[in-house]
Amino acid sequence: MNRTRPTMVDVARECGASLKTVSRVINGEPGVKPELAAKVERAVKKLHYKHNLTAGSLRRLGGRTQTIGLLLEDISNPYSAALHRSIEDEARARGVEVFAGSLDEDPDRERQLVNGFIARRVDGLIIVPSSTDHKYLAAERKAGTHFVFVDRPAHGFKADTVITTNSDGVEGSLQSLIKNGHTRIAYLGDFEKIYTARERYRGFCSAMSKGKIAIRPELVRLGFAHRSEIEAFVINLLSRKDRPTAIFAAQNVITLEVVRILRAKNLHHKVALIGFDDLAFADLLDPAVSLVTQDVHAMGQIATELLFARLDGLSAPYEERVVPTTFTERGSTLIKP
Amino acid sequence: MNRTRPTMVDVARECGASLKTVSRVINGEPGVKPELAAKVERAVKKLHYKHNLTAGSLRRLGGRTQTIGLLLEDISNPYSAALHRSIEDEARARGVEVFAGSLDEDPDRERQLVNGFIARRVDGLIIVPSSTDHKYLAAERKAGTHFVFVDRPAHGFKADTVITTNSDGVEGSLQSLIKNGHTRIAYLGDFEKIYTARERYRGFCSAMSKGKIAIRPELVRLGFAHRSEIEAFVINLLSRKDRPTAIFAAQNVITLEVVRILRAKNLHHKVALIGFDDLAFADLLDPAVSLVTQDVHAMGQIATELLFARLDGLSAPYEERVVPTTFTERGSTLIKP
DNA sequence: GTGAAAGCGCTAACAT
DNA sequence: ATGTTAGCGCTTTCAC
Repeated sequence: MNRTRPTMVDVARECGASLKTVSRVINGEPGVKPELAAKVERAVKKLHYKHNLTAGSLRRLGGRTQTIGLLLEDISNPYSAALHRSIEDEARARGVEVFAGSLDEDPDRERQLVNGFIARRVDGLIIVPSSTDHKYLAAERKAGTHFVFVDRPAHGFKADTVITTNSDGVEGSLQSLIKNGHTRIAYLGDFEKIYTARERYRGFCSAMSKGKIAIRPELVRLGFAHRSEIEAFVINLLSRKDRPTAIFAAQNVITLEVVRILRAKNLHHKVALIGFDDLAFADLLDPAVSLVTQDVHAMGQIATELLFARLDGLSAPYEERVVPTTFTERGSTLIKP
Repeated sequence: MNRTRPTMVDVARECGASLKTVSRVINGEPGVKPELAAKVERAVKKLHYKHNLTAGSLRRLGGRTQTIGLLLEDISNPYSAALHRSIEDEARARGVEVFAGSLDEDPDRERQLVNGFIARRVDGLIIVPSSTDHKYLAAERKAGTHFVFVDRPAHGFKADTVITTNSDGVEGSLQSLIKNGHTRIAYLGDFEKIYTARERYRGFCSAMSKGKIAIRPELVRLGFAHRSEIEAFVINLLSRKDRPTAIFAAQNVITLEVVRILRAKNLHHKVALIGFDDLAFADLLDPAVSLVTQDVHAMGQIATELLFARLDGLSAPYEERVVPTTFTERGSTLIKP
């Protein structure tokens, strides 16, 4: 940006119209004679005038910037990237641009990014939260900013939320394993502070309980600080005398690591496996990996719709929309105990 | 945003200081007595005041918004997502937020997004271009917006550019295949209108020429409108009497599809394969797939550095930075003809 | 050290 | 149908 950019005043001077007439033409407001409008258009082209939305929003009623912010776990992971894309597509249809940022499970980073986006006066925020206390958002909402939560609910703050059937998805996927007689089932999940991790583990517990199978604590681990910890845990699991006959990997990075170790130990045809989250290549592995997947596209679309509905003035009670998971059974769950 | 947000004037009234003093405190300017500053801070907290960067940039010299825009091929593909992340990290260190959008190889979309971001007065733009004529950016640069091109160069517009060794990467990776006696080598690439596609194909031609092997046009295809076209072409290739003994897949989606068909036809241990671009699971496949990969992280980092250098006033000639590719040899190229 | 006034580029409200 | 004026929230400039 700098002072050499032409303004509406420059355009007005160039074509002999008034500032307001230029504003009308630029904003497509009715009531300008075609000939005058054409003159304005010509001046705009000649001067390479570019509208400054940011200045306009300052004075405009409601002050909307046609901009939203998106807080993701990590922009570069496939789940976040897919969500981002579906939100982008919805926003594009409304002429809205989107800011995005990664939180890396850091609550401080969440607040920093919220502040950063609000300093740029986004109309609303779509958040995959990392913090567990969202009371700080109340003041922002009062000031006119809207919020939608995706993947995980807000805490201490009521808001529209889009989640998936984490628990039921896990529970359902375990049915066939249990029916096939698996009882030594290992579970590798994320830290319990993460909502989705708790829910998925709840689904595991529920399936085991309904199948009247005792959960063996030594086969369960919730939370890995690093990939190497997954590796160590799996290697240990597989070297046990009573090694598990099946493994549930509750997240894509974990699934990837489990596949890696199973292959390294040549046990990929001996130990059954279910993963949570999509993997682009699940059907190319040997055996192909059975997965519980979310409809990320639908989640992004619904989240954006909810946000825009609020921006359009909807004041109905906040909604929780639940999008079902899908279980795709492949070779890895045809392995018998 | 709306009229209920407190402004600096509200804060000033609340704490009995002047507007300018509040501005000084908010912006961390020196020369405010600690006690007064503390009063201001207290009022800020009490009123939940949030700085409006967008209003400030209107009057500020240079008019910087601390915001940049990122134009990617497709936000949700792993290459774009990784690039995005490395740019985000660099930007974060400077307190800069980033807009992002997908072009889907559509030149019109490129211009729309450039306009959309400029309407929001980004300080600069990092572009993986889809158009082949960037003369339209000259006026924007004159107006003070800066540009860096990544992955593909600009056309008709000089700018800082970060590219990778597409041609040499392909050529180098083919050496061992050729040494091993492969001569019927198929090449599946992108449309030639895409710079990287041309460059990679050039590398293929060069390797074949140096190896004194004639390129068979029937084994080459540049451009697939859809995945199904890849499938059809590969099936046809593999059903030939003189089917290729090796395949070069010049892009990750193509590689994925080739792997899929090779497995379906049970030829994955018979036909050698090299892919361009990284695949998270290349080493989990059977055979593991040899890949030519770019250092996406370095590319994003360099691009952001170049952009910030320009924003900081650097006026040296525009640079082209070339980041080397890496060839990781795995099982798929140990297959003999 | 602190503050008053002007003005950034635009839209709202009100003329004409 | 077109224009004039005020003012959005802030930074600049300049005065105290």
